[in-house]
Amino acid sequence: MKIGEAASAAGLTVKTLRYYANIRLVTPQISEETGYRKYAETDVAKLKFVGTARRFNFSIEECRELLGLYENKNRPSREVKKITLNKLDDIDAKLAELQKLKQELQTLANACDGDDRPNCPIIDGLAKS
Amino acid sequence: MKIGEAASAAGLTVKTLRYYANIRLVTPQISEETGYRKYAETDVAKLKFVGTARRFNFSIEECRELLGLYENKNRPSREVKKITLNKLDDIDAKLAELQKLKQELQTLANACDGDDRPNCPIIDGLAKS
DNA sequence: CATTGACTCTCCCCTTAGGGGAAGGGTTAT
DNA sequence: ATAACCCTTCCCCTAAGGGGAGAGTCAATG
Repeated sequence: MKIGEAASAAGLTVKTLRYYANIRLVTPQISEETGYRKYAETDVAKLKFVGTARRFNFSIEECRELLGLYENKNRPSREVKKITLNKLDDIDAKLAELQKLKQELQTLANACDGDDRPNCPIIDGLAKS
Repeated sequence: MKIGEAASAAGLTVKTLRYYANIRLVTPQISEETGYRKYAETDVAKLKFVGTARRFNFSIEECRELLGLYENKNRPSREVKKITLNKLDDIDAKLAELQKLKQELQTLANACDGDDRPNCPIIDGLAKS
């Protein structure tokens, strides 16, 4: 099938499919006469796989690795789990950072009256130190 | 003072100060003879302010806005608080997204044995749908 | 048969917030 | 004089595509 059909079948954009083809992540065949990309069903399955992995915050390079394991029917599931646990660690780190930020920002916001007057603990908090 | 000194006084890099000068966020004077940037104490204060705001996840454009309020001694604190509450909403949204992601990824990871065998619920989870 | 509209191609610039490094000029210390 | 730093501008690089121009292709209709 052509790229537009493959894109909507995979729930991605045409631009994304071209990008993935350029970086050799999911490589369709190329029609000899027209130069059009031709996607097989297995390509669409890979695209869906990558799309889902991307939604799980895996980077393109991690997706490339996962796709290799997806295609390798002799993979040790240990490798997949390792990548996943690393991603969970990333997420935990980001959660901790955001929670701390939220805490501090909330404290500043609570101290600010938010009225017409210029006195502002938020500005003061950003300015000091 | 010259850029290097200002950078270490503000806890930022020389590259960052040049960038901020280029985008007219913090604009030092320029020495006529040498072409060197010359930072005043008030510039360093602004740089510190921006540095802190950046650490609080404010974008450059938000910093520009906050800096305007920081310099405006007649600002209504309402405006500062509005920007801050918006940022808190951003953070909450990101937290919710990450927590959902973590939950789903954790469920997949828990189901995976992580051994030598190829059977892998994580791969299956990414592939299905 | 020709045209029209929808699709496809490549190529290039744009995004955030700077980092890395080259090439060239200035100042100071040995 | 020469080395060791400091400063300048200029250009390319990042992640993951988005937007759009200009040109070729395909299917259906008048």
